[in-house]
Amino acid sequence: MPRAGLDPAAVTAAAAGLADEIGLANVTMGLVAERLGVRTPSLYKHVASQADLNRRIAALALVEVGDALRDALQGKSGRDALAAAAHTLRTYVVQHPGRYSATLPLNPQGPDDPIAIGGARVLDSLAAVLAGYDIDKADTVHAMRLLRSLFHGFATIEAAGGFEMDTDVDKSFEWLIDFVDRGLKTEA
Amino acid sequence: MPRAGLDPAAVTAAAAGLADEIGLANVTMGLVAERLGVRTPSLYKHVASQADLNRRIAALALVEVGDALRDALQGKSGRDALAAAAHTLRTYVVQHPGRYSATLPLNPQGPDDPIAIGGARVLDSLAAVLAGYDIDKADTVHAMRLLRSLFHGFATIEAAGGFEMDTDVDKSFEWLIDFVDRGLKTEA
DNA sequence: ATCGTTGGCTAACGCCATTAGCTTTCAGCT
DNA sequence: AGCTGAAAGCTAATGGCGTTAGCCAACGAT
Repeated sequence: MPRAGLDPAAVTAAAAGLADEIGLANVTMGLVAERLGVRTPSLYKHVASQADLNRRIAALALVEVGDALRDALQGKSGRDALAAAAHTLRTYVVQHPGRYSATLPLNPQGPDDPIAIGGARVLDSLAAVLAGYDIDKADTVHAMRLLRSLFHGFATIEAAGGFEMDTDVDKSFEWLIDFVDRGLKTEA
Repeated sequence: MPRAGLDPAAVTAAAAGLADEIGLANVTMGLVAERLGVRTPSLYKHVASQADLNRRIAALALVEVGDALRDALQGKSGRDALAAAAHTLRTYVVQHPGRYSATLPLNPQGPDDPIAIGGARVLDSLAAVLAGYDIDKADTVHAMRLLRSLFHGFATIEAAGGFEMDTDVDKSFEWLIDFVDRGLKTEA
């Protein structure tokens, strides 16, 4: 019996892929093992539990989103940066709904938790977007929360199929970006 | 052995209460039964499955949110209506996080599904809020999606404990309402 | 070549959702 | 009041899933 050569990252990647395909809630240890050509208990040599695995998926998603944002925001500012961040986030959630949904119960266990680090990097990117607007220092936190809530909410509802189809969702998204852009510009 | 006098509504109410206390994901048929002073299999005389129970919880939550919104919006318009709706939604989610999270995988099974009906009533209330602003007819759908995404996202993140504590979340919420109000007013 | 570590396996436990089938209660009818 | 049939509760059993224990083979370092 040859070895499969697994490690935590491989298990996490397999589970993340599965989550995108069938939904995070339907990801079972047995299915992950099957995808890796391994028996279920073998997974426990690499991850501590299913909860641990979910947290690793969340950390992976946050890193990927953070990277994507960093790339997309290169050399952009103002409305361009806002639009780039918005599209990047939406695209990621649409393409990786399972991974992304793992990030919802955000409970970093400490400052060195990968989830906390990844989350902070995403927030840094949002802060970079806001830097392109003249926003009062005291209001930046509020504006950050605005962006987070709006993008997260939109993406979540869209991924859940919550928008009726008769009106174009893409158009709404553009309208929404414009709404925020204008609002942030007139923010003292 | 006397009868417990259960019905679908009682089972749903018990499960909803439990969900608010321990989180929807931790609600098990056994715990619901225990709370009702009944053995687990007895629940199946009133609900078809755990999935069915979750859908009933979602429908309950939507009805409750719809009622609360309707009450809160009585005789209000413009900024007052917007603020009332926002606070009502936020308060509900904070007080009933378990119930509310049951509404996330919105998949109404047909036009007569209680989930569809409840959801439509909530959307009607949001439409009523927008009626207080002069918004171009073609843009109302976009504005509806803005409100949904923003409120849903904010409430979800807050319920998950996603906002750091050093800056007041209440203040952010007020700032956010103001941001939307000003934006909607300058919307042609 | 060997040795300790590591990664895989089988077997087993316990919890949970769900079903089958029995018994008892109770509302409505006579 | 007595009867009767449907509905509500129960016990027992099944199958799936997460997880642990303990065994054995593979492999890198000496």
